[in-house]
Amino acid sequence: MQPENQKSTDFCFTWQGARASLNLTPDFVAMEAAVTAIRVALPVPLRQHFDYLLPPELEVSIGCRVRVPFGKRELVGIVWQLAVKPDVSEQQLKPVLAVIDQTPVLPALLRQLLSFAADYYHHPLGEVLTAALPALLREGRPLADYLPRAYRLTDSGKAANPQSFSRSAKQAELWQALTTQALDEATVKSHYSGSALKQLMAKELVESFQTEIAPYHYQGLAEPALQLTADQALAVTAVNQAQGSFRPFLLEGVTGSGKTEVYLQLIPSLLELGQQILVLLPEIGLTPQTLERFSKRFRAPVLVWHSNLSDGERLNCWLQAASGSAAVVIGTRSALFLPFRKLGLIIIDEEHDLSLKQQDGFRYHARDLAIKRAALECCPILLGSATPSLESLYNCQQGRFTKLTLTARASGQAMPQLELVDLKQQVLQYGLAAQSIQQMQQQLKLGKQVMLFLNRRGFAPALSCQDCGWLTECQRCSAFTTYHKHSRQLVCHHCGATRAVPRQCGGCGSTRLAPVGQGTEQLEEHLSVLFPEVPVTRLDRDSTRRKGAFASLLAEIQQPGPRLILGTQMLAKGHHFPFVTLVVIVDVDGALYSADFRAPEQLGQLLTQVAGRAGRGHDKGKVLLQTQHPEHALLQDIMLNGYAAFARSALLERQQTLLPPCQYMALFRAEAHQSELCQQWLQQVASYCQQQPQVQQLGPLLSPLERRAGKYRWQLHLYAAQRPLLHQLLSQVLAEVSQWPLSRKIKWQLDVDALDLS
DNA sequence: AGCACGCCGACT
DNA sequence: GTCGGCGTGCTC
Repeated sequence: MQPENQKSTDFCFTWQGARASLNLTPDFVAMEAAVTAIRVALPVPLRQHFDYLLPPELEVSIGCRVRVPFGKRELVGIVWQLAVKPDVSEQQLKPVLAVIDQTPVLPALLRQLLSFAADYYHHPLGEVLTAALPALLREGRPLADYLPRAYRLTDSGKAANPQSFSRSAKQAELWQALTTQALDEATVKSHYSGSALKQLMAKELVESFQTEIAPYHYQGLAEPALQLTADQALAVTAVNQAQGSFRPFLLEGVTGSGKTEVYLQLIPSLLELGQQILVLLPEIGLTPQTLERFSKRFRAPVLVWHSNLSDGERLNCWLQAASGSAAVVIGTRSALFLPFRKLGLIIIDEEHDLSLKQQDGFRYHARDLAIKRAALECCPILLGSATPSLESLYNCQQGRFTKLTLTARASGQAMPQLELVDLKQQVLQYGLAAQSIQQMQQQLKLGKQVMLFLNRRGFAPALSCQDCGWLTECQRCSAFTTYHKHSRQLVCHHCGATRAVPRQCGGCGSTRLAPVGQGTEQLEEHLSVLFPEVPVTRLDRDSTRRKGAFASLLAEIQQPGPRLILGTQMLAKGHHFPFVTLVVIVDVDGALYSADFRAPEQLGQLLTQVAGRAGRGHDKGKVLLQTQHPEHALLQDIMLNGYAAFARSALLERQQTLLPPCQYMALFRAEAHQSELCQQWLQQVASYCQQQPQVQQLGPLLSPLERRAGKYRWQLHLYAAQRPLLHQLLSQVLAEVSQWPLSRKIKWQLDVDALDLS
């Protein structure tokens, strides 16, 4: 253990050091060592341990909540270790105030997972804990307060004379019901009367008692399973054979190949055994449709978990996972930390999706931690995607994952045909090539739907002065402000700042301001000019902001008949558009020449995912890629060979250029109003890291978006061939960093396995 | 992160 | 004279 608080007292020493320098006798050491404390994980963002004395009258086990004094306040923490040699002198230890739980709220396995996560991401345990515990449990009320209660007659209630309720029909009715059986709160409220209950309880005729949440009881399939293709059947068998042991699988299957049916058919045999299944999805938008498919199939409770749940709903799901009454939980990232009673399988759908990695605070990757969890649980884990991440493909290559492939679309339908549309030397009409318009026309005439993908919301990416070329910029970011015509505002998509559209150029005062470039809002306007007869549905963050808007727009799309569907990123993810036969990707060029080494991979995934939206109904689909660079190797590769081959060559390139996933990486970020402070601080980190020549450095560099919300942003990349080497260095440098005065003047963070380099 | 302490500017 | 600005330090 490192001495962490040297300046706090002159007499501070390490235990090893004490023996050496003071030459203590063995007896004295034994006496001193007898001072033990308990180590408590506290919800504070500090990379330190906090130890407390346990008063002799209190008893506690690991994983239970305790109330402790902390500075001038009181906190609820989790007992992490018993009988530790404290980091600090005995006098500095304060006693635990109260023990909240008799049985642990965090079982051993989950504590192991959280400890691992805190170590791996070099993030304070307290914050990791905060991410994993429902808010209500962090407040410190006893668990019993939240457990379901039921109501029964007291002895005097049983002896009561029915005549005595003659003046209250409601009370009589409830009393009558309670003579045969106890009732839970929900039943009383829905079938009887809550106020009658209150009155009976006041008369001490009825009492409440705590009930257990019972494990679920599986009652078989609610609908027949679909007939599997040969590929699907192989995948199901492979994963089933791994039951009860840790084994990671990657299920690569093109859109429409029936990955979900594979997931569904893995579940019954686990339900027979009373085990639980966790299904992780990248975002909330996908939970309703997945929930529907899962809960329709099984006569067993299927629950959801996502960030839109209320605290109460969240705790309920948590309790049901813990008690085993939830059979399947479908959730986003943090569902990974639910305290399942017996987890039998983890499924991660769209495992390549970047939103599986948390992008602020505790920057964990749900996929990677889920693999750790599966290892701890000794259960198989299945990662599914039409466009697997290079990380997972690399793991397959290294023999760490078993790869399962679904080659054909389950419906037997052909994959959509990809076609490049060369925009060079073309007169475009509203950003669309004549060829695109003509094909759109053709499909619409046939009564089909056409989807247009444009990854830029708003009306135009900027306003420009037609006299001097001045562009509207955000005052706090190094970025242009998007023109939103409908709301008559300029919006910065990086910091969210909005302002009114200026009448005059900020450079020369001219009033001739015009939008440059095209966003979804503009394209929508143009489409209704080009195709006045055809309804247009726009799906982007602006059009779906209103609660329920997303669902109603999706419902619109599910209706047959000609329609233009237009949208951003949002369209790429997992939704089913049965009548779309043509997809037009309006502008693929943005990502072709990016500085981010992951940009090609992400573009490849996006193109393939968007293309997968075409022709999922009965008709064969077609995809048009509009580009100024039809000769670009990346586009050619995807066009001719498909994602799998593209990914193979991309992975080879990463191997040659020593980049992740073939190397381990971590990224330090620094942010401050003064650019130099960031650079200086990162330089300090870099200098310290030089002691480990096996770890390569890149930077300090200005981030691609160099100023955001008024702050300058820098980064330092670290790469290493061996993970332990990198992580040891990170631990060392973090111990230093906390002592640098400069660390207080800037905002800094460490991002292990960073995905977003912006 | 909170919360306190501490030392300088405009105000009931 | 004080209210309150945010720099600095500390939390077992």
